[in-house]
Amino acid sequence: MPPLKKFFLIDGSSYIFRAFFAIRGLSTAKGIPTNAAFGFTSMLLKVLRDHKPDGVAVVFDTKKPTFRHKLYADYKANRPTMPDDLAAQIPYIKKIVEGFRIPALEKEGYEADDLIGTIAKKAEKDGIEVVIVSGDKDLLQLVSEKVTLLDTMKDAHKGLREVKERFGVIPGRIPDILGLAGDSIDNIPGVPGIGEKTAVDLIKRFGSLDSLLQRLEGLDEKELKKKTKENIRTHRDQALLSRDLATIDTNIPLEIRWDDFLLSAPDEEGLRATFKELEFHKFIQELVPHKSISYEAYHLITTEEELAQLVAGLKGSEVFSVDLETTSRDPITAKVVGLSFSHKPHEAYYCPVAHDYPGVPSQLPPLLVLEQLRSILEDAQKGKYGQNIKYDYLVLRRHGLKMAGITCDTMVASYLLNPTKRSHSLENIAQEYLEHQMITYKEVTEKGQGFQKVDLQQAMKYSCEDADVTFLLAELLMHKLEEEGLKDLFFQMELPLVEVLAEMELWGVKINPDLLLELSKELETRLWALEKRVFDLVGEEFNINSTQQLGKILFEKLRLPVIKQTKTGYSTDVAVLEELANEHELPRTVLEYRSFTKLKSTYTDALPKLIEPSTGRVHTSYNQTVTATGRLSSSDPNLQNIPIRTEEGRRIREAFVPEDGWWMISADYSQIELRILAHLSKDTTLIKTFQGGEDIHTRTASEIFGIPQNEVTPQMRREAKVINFGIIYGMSPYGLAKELGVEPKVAAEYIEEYFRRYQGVKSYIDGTLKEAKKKGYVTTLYNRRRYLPEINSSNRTARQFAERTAINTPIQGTAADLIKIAMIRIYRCIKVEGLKAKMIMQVHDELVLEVPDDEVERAERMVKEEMEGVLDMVVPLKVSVERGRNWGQIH
DNA sequence: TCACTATGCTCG
DNA sequence: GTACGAGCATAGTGAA
Repeated sequence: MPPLKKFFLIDGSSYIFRAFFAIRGLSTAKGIPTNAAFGFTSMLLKVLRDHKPDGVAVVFDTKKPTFRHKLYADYKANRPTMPDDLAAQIPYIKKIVEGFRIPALEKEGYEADDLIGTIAKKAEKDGIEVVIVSGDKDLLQLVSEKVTLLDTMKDAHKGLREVKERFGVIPGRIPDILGLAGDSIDNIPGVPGIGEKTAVDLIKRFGSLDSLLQRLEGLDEKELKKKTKENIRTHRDQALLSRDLATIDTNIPLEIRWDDFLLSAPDEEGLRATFKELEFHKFIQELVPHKSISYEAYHLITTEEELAQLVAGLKGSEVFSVDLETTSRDPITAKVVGLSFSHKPHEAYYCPVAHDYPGVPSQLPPLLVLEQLRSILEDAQKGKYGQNIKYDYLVLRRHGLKMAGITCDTMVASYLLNPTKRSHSLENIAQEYLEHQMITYKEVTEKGQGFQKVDLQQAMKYSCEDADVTFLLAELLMHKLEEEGLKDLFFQMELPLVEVLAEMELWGVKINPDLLLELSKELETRLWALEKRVFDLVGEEFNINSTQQLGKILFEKLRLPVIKQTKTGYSTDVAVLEELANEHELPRTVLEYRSFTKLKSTYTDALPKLIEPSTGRVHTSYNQTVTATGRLSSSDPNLQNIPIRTEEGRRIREAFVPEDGWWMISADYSQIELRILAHLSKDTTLIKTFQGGEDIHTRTASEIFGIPQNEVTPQMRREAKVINFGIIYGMSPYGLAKELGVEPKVAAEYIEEYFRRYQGVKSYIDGTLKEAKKKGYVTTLYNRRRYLPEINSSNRTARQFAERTAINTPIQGTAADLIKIAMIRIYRCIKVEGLKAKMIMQVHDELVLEVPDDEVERAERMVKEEMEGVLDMVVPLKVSVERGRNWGQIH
């Protein structure tokens, strides 16, 4: 009996390289790059989990040159040296291999491939099945009855059959193919003019490279093209050398004891520590299943007695978590299917009210349950925890119940702790902070079926887990917020905002669909004409919306100059087409076509469909946990990017209307970001400009062009405006140059002059960068935090990007803070003063309200006062208010 | 058929 | 290869 049955040989180096280039931008909060280590670990765990090998070895290359370099000096010469960010991860990777108690093999003078080859051959002889884990196709030559090749990234397992299919020859002939075709990755030359296709064909026909060379001179033109024959003749030695380079050495001196490769239990503690350091929370979980959730004390509530007991239990506790199960993710249409609660750790209750499947047990009616719960849910003294609690608030509100006492939203808490996390789902947060893998929604629901079809027992387990985990996380995250100094931001700003946003969404915005549909028709007619014009100009029909097809027409058929490339081909964006417009009529026509299709598809066609029939209004979602800077975002539909800049676009805003006899009022912060810059930087010139009520762009123009303000031309003011924006975006000379259409050198001079004139801004930016590099994060005026893991990266592009965001985030983020405070104050003021006015939209520096005629003056005054009075800064905050009978009349 | 990426365009 | 922050529509691709 051989000691091993399933032996896995892992090509470590190949994986590390591939993972490094395949996964971008993964690093710890402190900025240690972890992408290669992550990819490698993920592969290793996958192998262990999916294949359950009884023996494993990991093989690495060494830094030393190999026998191949002696054969051929240029071997792998075109390969760049290992990037620093990758080299830094090698020790961690070795540590992880060690943690799994897997032997790591390397040998100076040999590549990993040769070790793998030697071990695989030996194993074969001893009757052991070997799986080589690698993505390197060179290793295919080792495949045999007993040896297969596994690529976990592509999930491809290749044996003899697959090699035959691809090459049509036995694995042992693969070096012959590479000898002819060469291999650009390893810089193996081969024979010029022969690629993989020809090489495969030749070896198939002649059996091997040797026999091809032997018979070469006797072959006539039918058997071999003249050119190919000549090439082979002149590069005969190179072909043989290439074959030698491509041949894996299966006979290197190596002492092998199979027992050494037997898999034993991993060093859990060591792995845990390493994973923790690298912030691989996902892997920790996989390593040691956590026991924090027991599923034992979960209860189903189906009788009035049980409900009464639950209500009593909740009444007796200061705070509890709530979670609703519903029929839809959209809170405006969702119906309650069940409710779950938890008021102490590891204990939870699920009360189903509308499950609906054949044979469903009896449940309490929804209205009864909600009535029983009303007093506690509406009691502000009873704290509520929730995950994305705005959703639950909205659903309950539509069922006639106004939840009060929101004490923690775990999604928002997670967002404040790290706004750039990819997801703040409960599943994700539980994984990170509790190291717990939750039951997924997908696991309990049938595909395409709602939660009402889920079996009660399963629903209880799933929903109780949600409530249980939410309770545990809420307490844990609030503690963390306190530790990180984020408590005020959370309790004074973000949590009160939840209700404000919910009410805005619930009230919605009235839209006149007829106006939009009329506009749609008009656009359609104009689009037909434009389309016809385009086809006439080109002389053929094609899909104008396809950048690929358009690129072919512009740059191949019409031979217009290529100005910019994208990853996949020619760029045809606005900047390119505008430049080409001087040379040909087509680009201008395409631009017009594009702007109209945009308006039609995104706005005039889409918006009417999103009107909720029951209210006649659209109900957007304001997302509180999406942006990196603290801004809100809006979706379904996005009301923050309704057109305004063009005449046609503006007409879309005319369809946004108030109730009859009401006004729409819009209040807009003027130059809020530059004012914030003045406040943060304390720059004397900037402060004077705003205190004196001057025009900021004119002043900047006068400063950098060195002339009095009354001599500033509109053109100069425009350029100054671009520069002022550039400052906020952390501009580079290159970026500014592109925006202004001048040489980077000129742009650099502008920037230099700007900083000479605004030295306070210069030193503020320098200071911000210095602090960001030291701490690894930046903050807003209200302490909102954004981590910048790449601020000290050795990758220049990544680092520069982090530097620009380090400049921009405190400014954009502070503006977001200020308007959030204003929203909360306005909301409270409306409530206290008993106004009917409703806040309906927020567009970053603008608030839109819908106000009855008799409140309009009062509301305008109040909104302006609240917005301007949010904070006493070194420069005044200025707000302009306007009213209209539709949104289009404003501005 | 569906999920994903790339490109482009709308807003502040 | 370069301004900062978003969401959405359309093409095109590749896996189920």
